[in-house]
Amino acid sequence: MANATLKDVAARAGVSVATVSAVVNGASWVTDATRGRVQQAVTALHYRPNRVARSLKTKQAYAVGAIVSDVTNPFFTEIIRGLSHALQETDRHLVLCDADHRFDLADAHLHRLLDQQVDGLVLIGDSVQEASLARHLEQYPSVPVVAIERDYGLDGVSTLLVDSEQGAHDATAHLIEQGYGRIGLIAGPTEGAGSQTHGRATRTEGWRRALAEAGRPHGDNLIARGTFRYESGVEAMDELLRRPPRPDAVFVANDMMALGAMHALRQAGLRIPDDVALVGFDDIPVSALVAPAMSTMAMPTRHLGRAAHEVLQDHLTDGPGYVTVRRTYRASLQVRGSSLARVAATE
Amino acid sequence: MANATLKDVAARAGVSVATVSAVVNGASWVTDATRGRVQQAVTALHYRPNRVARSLKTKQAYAVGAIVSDVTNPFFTEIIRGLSHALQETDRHLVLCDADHRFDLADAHLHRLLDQQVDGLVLIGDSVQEASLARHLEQYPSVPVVAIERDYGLDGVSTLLVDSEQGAHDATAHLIEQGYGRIGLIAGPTEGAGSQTHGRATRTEGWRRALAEAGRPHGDNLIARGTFRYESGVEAMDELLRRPPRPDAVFVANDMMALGAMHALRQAGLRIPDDVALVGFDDIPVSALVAPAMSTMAMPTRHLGRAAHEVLQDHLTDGPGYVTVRRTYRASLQVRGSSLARVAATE
DNA sequence: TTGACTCATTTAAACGATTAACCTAGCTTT
DNA sequence: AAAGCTAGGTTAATCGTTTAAATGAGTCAA
Repeated sequence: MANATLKDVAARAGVSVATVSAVVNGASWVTDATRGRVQQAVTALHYRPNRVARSLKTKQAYAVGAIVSDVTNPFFTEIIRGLSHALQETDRHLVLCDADHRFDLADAHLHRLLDQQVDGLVLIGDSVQEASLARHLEQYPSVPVVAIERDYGLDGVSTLLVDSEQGAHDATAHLIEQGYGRIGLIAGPTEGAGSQTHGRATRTEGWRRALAEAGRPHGDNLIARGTFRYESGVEAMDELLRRPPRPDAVFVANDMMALGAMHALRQAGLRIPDDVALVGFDDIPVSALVAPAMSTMAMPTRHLGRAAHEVLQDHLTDGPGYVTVRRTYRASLQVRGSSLARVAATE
Repeated sequence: MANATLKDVAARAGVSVATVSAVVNGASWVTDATRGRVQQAVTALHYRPNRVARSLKTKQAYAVGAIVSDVTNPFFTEIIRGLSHALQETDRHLVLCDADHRFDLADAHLHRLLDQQVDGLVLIGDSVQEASLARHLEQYPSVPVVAIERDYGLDGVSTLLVDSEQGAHDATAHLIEQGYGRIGLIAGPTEGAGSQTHGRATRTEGWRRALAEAGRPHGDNLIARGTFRYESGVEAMDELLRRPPRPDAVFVANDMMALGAMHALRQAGLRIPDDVALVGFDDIPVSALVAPAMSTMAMPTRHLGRAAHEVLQDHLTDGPGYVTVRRTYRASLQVRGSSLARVAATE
């Protein structure tokens, strides 16, 4: 026999469907006697409300969608975990889409998600393009959107960011404190003007500010660029090594590249941190596992997931006319082996 | 203005809702003329069918649920990616739940997912308990379930496994070939009798078989046990080192522990692979990044995700009375630095 | 006794699709 | 010319809820 419906329960309890619905939804006006009969019927028939029917009537999807640029990125999976747990508590589903770094895929997902299947949307990382999002937002103005670690220049989108400038500054200042003198930078792709950052200060800025404050060199010849991937970290480090005088420390804009840099240094026969110290950004789990362990800037990842849900929740209860937020979190320095204090001996 | 419904489109095109529905669903009997008028109205009103209403009527959820024991595990995220892509193509959603290694959470998720919200279920890793699954299966016999890398002893559940015995055998045989003589094992938690394996041959068996075939020692004193986590790998390796004669190679049942073992060896001042060679299992991305790179058994991860969807798809089209499958995939050896051929010099 | 008010419950109309069953010309067929 | 088809629709029931409005039985003040 198929699943029991409200009707079945009503019949068994000898009441109307409205009463059963009331009991199920915890309305207060039902007599204890009837409530008892209904509950008995409910358990006897193993009744569970049909969420789809409920959704149709209430126009709530009881689900939020998430589009992530790369599910295999450990930084993002922590966020997903946070989201998943928060949603679980409010009895909502998480509909997850992996864009695999492809904008066309992300767009398709966006399209599908918005077919009134979700109450809200979380965009994690650089998953969907701004134009694409703008277009859809126009058609579904009622669906709140919160973006994590990606700054769309759209109002109507709440934004959760980590303060890259500050983080980069802290990381670089730490290297200075530890006694390093000439501090290089491995940066991400063409920061600054791109739509990615939308005028917000970048990691490059933070690095530069720290060095300027300390009166240290911070010219472009100390900078190499990568694509945030491991291999590009290797190449960038190699390039830095080819430009004497070589730095005795390097701040790397993310951990994946930092690991690549570590590899390059090892290949070049240089010791870490004795010859060249390293600080990364993101605190992905591997960073603690390599030898020497990588110093890095930890993101409030799990918290970002929860926060995303909280913001969404607020937007949903506030209804249309909710006011978007923009929050900036601070990354915190994790000191590990790769940036141990320089010992006296200057080569 | 809210989203247009079938009715609105029908009114604008001057036809009945049934006709519009037919056009939208690509029925063939509609005249080209009317079809044109309808399509015009559809685009004019930006009509998109309400999937919830459709679901209610057709009793299909157009979604599959997945419960994963740990979203942050890179091995699982690859599977999720595969699933996500496959689902995208059949216009279904992925509802993802992270159990965070907690059975109570997994159970709650299972409960919620089955409230007629999904067409099928994918269980990834050791997420839900057998008893829990059995109980729910009884109540929702129509929802097909496929389990990945976890062998429930339940019929009605399709199972996708990787051949652990064979993989362990290959890894161990490889070490023998490379010239190593005394080969240890770091195994997972109490394999064998547990519900986890359900009588299927384990990694320990594979290790033992390879050594037996080669006439090498394979006693219990060569075995240490861990919990599949990094720290336990460190401890297990330490323990192995405390039991002379020490092995000159170790097969480790998963990569996380292998990385831990690598750390322990380094602490002990031993070189890899010169003093002790290592082969892991899983081929998580980090394994290629550490130095020396970790040899390991690669899983057909992405393929598992796709396969899970294919099996589910088959079950769905076959309707009730579908026949469950059980497939075993083979892990393939990735030779890297940690198991380079032993050079002549025997200490 | 009669309204006016509660209180506990029922009735019935939605929500937005799908789909079986019915309708109506216009053409064959016999 | 009557019956039978077919192509091209339309009508209306239905999926399982929620919920505003209606109902009916007490209670109580006037």
